[in-house]
Amino acid sequence: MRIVYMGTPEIAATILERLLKEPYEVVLAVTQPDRPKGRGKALACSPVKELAVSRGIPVFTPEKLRLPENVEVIREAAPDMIVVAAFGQILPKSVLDIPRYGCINVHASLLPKYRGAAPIQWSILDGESETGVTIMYMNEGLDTGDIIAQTVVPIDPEETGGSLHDKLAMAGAEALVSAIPGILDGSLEPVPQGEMTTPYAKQLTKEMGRLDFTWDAAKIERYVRGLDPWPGTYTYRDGQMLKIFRVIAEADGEETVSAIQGTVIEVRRDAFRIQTGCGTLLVTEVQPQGKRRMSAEEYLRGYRLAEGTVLGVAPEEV
RNA sequence: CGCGGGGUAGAGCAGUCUGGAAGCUCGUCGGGCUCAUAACCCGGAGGUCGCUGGUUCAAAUCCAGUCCCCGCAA
Repeated sequence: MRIVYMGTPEIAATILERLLKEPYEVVLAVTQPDRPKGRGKALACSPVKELAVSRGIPVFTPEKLRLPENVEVIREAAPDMIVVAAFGQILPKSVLDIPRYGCINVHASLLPKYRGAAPIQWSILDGESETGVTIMYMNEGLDTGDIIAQTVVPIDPEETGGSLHDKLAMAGAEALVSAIPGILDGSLEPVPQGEMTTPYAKQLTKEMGRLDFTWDAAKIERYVRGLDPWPGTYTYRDGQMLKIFRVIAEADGEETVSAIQGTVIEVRRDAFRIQTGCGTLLVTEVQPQGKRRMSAEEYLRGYRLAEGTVLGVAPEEV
């Protein structure tokens, strides 16, 4: 069977790698064009392109897939099935209609929850106890196709965006390869999605990582986990950015809040505590601007932090 | 050639502008105190100041080049 694979980031590469172990013929990898990235100006190619090139699979990187000449390239590849995972472009109907067995999508959520671009992180930000992966047929909507198979993955209390990403990549890869036979012989009945029960998981931005200490501690803790390793969460100390990588949220006692939110109310040998809108945060891992990621213990040795210091004031707000 | 910060003892930092004896906090080793401790006291070891070259009587510090790390932006 001839498969055309479409995907771009790391998770898509993981799934492709798993797919390549099956006895199908991946005849073309479609991915986003190389983009300038990183500190210099260097063009970086997508993880899917990198993998495809190393395996000798032809790569196609259209700026806009929906252009007729690009659709024609897909048609000429004569796929029996198109597999899509985090590709980053909408597939026009002209492409959806090409393969005999349809266009199959791997999505990192239990649809209809978390349709959209960043389902993995949003499930953590929202405090879900479980999420999963969905294998489905694609249609012209955004993550609205009929469901073929789903796998549930629990969200660990200490789960981070990175760790959950890796789990879902593996789960998605396995779900895909085990569903394909059923798709081919028609034994898997696709079922329509129910009502959408969560908002679209919109794209993550750096700005989302700016911590607001008026939030309650538990919510901040979910942001710190969910946005690790990217885009990361941060605050400011003395006008310098301070990334926050690991915190422990603790509820307030009976006594009312005595310090304003964002105040460092306790400095210990290996951690420091910040007052929030509800509860406190024990910070145990940080990254100062221009420095590497380090434990709070290391940080406190060199960057003397006094109790009573107020965090969160950006340089432009001084 | 996108903008910027940084590489000083095992760790995290100060010192660099204004060249002139290598510092701080912690760890580590030895000793002491204590019912006890991540506490406290005394003492010790540990650094070619990223690398190369230049200026100078003298360079962590000034100049040039080079490697590596990080933040922003994309």
